[in-house]
Amino acid sequence: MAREYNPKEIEKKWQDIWDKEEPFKAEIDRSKPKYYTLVEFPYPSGEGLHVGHPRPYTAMDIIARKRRMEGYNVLFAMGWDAFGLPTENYAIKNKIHPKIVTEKNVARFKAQLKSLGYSFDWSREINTTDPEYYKWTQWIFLKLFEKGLAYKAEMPINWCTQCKVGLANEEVVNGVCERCGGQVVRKVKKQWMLKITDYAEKLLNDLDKVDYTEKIKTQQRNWIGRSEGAEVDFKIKGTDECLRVFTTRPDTLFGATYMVVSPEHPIIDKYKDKIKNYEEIQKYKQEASKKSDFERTELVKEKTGVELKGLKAINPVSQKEIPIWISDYVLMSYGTGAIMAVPAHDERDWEFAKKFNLPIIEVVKGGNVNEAAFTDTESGILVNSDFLNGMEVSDAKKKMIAWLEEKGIGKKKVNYKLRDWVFSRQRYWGEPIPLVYCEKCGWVPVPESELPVTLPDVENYMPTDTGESPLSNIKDWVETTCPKCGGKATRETDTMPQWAGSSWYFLRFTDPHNNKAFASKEAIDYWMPVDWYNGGMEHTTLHLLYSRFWHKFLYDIGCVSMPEPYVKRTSHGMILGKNNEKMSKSRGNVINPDDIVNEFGADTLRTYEMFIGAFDQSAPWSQQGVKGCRRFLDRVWRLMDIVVDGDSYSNELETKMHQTIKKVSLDFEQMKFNTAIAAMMSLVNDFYAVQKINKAELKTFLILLNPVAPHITEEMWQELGFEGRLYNQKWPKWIEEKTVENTVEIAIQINGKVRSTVSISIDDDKATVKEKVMSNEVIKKNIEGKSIVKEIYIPGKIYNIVVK
RNA sequence: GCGGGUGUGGCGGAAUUGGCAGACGCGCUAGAUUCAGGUUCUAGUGGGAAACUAUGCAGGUUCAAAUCCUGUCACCCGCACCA
Repeated sequence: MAREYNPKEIEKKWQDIWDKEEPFKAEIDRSKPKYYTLVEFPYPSGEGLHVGHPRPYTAMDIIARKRRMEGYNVLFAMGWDAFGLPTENYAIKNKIHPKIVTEKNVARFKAQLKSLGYSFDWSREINTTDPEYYKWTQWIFLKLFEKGLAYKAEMPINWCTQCKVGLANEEVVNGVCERCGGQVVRKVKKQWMLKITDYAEKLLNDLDKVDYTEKIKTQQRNWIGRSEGAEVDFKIKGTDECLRVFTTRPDTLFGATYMVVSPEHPIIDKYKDKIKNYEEIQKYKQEASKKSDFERTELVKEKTGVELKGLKAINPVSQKEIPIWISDYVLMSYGTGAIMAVPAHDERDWEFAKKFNLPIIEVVKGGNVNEAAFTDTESGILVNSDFLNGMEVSDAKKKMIAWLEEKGIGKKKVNYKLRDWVFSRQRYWGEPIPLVYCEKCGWVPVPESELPVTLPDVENYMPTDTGESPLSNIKDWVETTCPKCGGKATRETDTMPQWAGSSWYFLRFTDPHNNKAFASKEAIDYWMPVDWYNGGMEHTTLHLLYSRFWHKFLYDIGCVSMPEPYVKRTSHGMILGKNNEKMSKSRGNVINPDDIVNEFGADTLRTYEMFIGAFDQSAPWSQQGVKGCRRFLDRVWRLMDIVVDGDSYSNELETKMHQTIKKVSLDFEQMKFNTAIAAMMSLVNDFYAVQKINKAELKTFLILLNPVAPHITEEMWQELGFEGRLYNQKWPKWIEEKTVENTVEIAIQINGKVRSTVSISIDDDKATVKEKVMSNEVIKKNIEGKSIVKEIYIPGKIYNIVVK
């Protein structure tokens, strides 16, 4: 009898051996093909690891371990995305420096991850808060600044009243702060912005070049939100000015019966004197400014607005005079902040026109514009539109654009929903933006030789009530000299958002200790691009887009040699609490992976997380399910009691062995870990059914299971006296012909209903099978006295007899 | 509202170039081992006494449908007045 399976003991043992022997250390080796597997590096929160973390990590660890056994040189590394609000908030509350908090959290996370036996190359560990790391984050920012892709703009930003910090649009979820749930209002601030919109087209088009799941591509496309249309200038009556609008329906220009501008539109102040109801307008503006974008666009169902009395526009095609309104359903941040309203063919305009009694002119036939807006763009013939009459919508669009361009009052235009990236945070715990402001020279970059601009040590990192960064209180840090003229200058006190460090970390992994460049050309050329990147659905818009943007920029300036950073991107589902609800502290349903490791072992946790369900779908946690996986590993362990000699697969198990190798190999590639494990469980059941397993079979089995449960398999390998280490064995191959059983049982159906089964040889031809079928007693009885209409034989599957 | 997804035993889930629905695991039932067992082993386990009947619901195509088509309901996720 073998000793008892004791995961506590053997897991620690092997983790120590891996630390010492460093088998997962990745070095450039041109004799092998490289493979770069990547998981999202975590934010080391104070709560420690969550059971959600090991799901993607184990999945990619399986891929990494399998790839190594297939002969690849694998890069798989881990690090810490450690800047961020929770750490800073904790630091403020407990009066501990965020650096100390971070160190503590990282130590905890690292110990937890180590206890799970991942094959990370720990010598490549990185930390975004390390000055040696953020030096290069700052360096990339300066390159962006140099190329004019970073600029400061006065922006109405989302202001979280609780965190006292500006948020990007994307960080506002349902009108509240994504992090703290606090109320978000609009506030105007000077912000550093990154011109991601310059890359909108490339970010969109290059999605065709990469292997992301369709779901992910769709989300990226939606977020970029490309729409084609035209810009059209409307003359403002009695002035030389034009009001420019963006429209996707230039064909409906004859139906434009009024215009609407956003409350922030500059035209209002410009023609202050002409507007007769200026006070009323001011009042409306003030109310609108109190609302967040969310409230303006979400909560207010009923359209509101005020006419700009005294101002009129001229419809450029009909020459008719039309009124101009302001309304908060028009956003300054999209298009030109002004629209032409075609109530007959736009639902929002139609609603607005009905409410304020504005004229509705039908210009596309097909609906009843008194009842509802007719918005079909596929079909429909133009009417009431002079030179467009009788044309199809699509032709009319082209014709109108040509006409506008000829007259010089409009042009074809592509717009994107994607907006520039608000890159400033008024916070302490982030990368300082490496710029100084000089009265004479303006914004001047800190010279490369002086990077990194480090965070000063301070007593107090409380945010200021004015919305300035805590850094602004530190005089001797803020006051500096201008690198250009040597005069007095002040440092930028805003810091970068958390997205910054994670926008290029995958590049740093290729060469993490380089102090001459963010990574050497050699390392980048060898390791990049990332072959397989798995992460959460919650990061498939922002992080993925931002990091693709930075990478494309680095490509354009010649720092990397491929336009896309990730060849393949997949995503995992969430792990939920018992009752299918999100795990959260407030619900009290959080499972701590440490407890599972302590009670059952890391291999059990890993196996369970992979067995829990389809990888890309969310799945509820079940303590019973964990037990089942432990039971499986116990059974695997006890295989040592029934092992016999043999250096090739036994006759009775040969087919099953080849089937399992095939199933596991292919399922791992498709991230169908649950069915791969099921196949291995089934194989183990067979070993017990025949009450023996020979060494050849056991070797193969241990290799197959090793990526999932690396400790127990490695221990058994050693215990059984097999040569070398399991982790550098070769991945087994299957022989296709040997995956097929010689004899199979097929179903016999009468009129599509299974009546009996029959055993046939795989080589039997139809006639032979028919003979066997027809001599079956049950079938004989069933077709007695009936006439056979048709017989269908699907080789090796089914024999169906249609009778009357 | 738009986009994407999911509905299968008591539970997690398998099976989709249409071909024996319920693999694998949990739970449950019975028996064996055990001083004992939250251990292990053996057998059984969708419903129904049975004919039969079962993949959210209603139709359709087919020799054959969880899988294809039409309609419909429910839930989840993302986006949300983007002109």
